[in-house]
Amino acid sequence: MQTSPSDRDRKPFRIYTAASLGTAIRHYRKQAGLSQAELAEQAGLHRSYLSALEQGKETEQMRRILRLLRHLGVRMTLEQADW
Amino acid sequence: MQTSPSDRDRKPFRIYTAASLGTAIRHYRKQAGLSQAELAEQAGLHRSYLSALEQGKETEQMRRILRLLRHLGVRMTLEQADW
DNA sequence: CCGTGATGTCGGGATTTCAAGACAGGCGGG
DNA sequence: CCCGCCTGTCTTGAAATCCCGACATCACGG
Repeated sequence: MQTSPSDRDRKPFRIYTAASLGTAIRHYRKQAGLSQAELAEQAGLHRSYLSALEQGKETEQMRRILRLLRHLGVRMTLEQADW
Repeated sequence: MQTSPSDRDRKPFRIYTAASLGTAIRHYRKQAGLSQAELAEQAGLHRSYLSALEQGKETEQMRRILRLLRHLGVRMTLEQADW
């Protein structure tokens, strides 16, 4: 079976750094056709924070958790929930 | 092909709350045969923090990011990296 | 050329978070 | 009955974080 066109949008993102998380978030936001302002308001956070997130801003906590998972040999992935 | 015994340890965890993250982390830590103290030291964080994490402690940032993903219809999963 | 929307970026300050270190309880073995 | 180990929990203080509200830039259309 070949990859169907709609499958392209379902490719999972592997998250191992803050940068990859930002890339994924931006991807999904655009796919949803939302601006940063819209999504930020819907999710109840400030637009400047979302902007920084998408650019891969690394916060301490994120670093800590990713480090933890790395030490445990665990992989984190994001993918579109299909329903 | 049937599920082999070793596959049981590879069942992915679906993360949608801080609680499920804690459960997953604890699972993987035990699987690695580490105590909280050992893992905390390896990963460079305090044991009391790891303890709280495993119990599902919700920090603001975690809440924010999980909320964001929920609004985007994105699912987060953790699974053992096989290599 | 002007207006509009989207995004990057900055500073200030209130809030949150985490490390540190201590204490207590549980559990199992010797 | 003691130990040693593991884990949960608390307090404190220092540090990181994020909201807020600007301002700047860029692209686009009218």
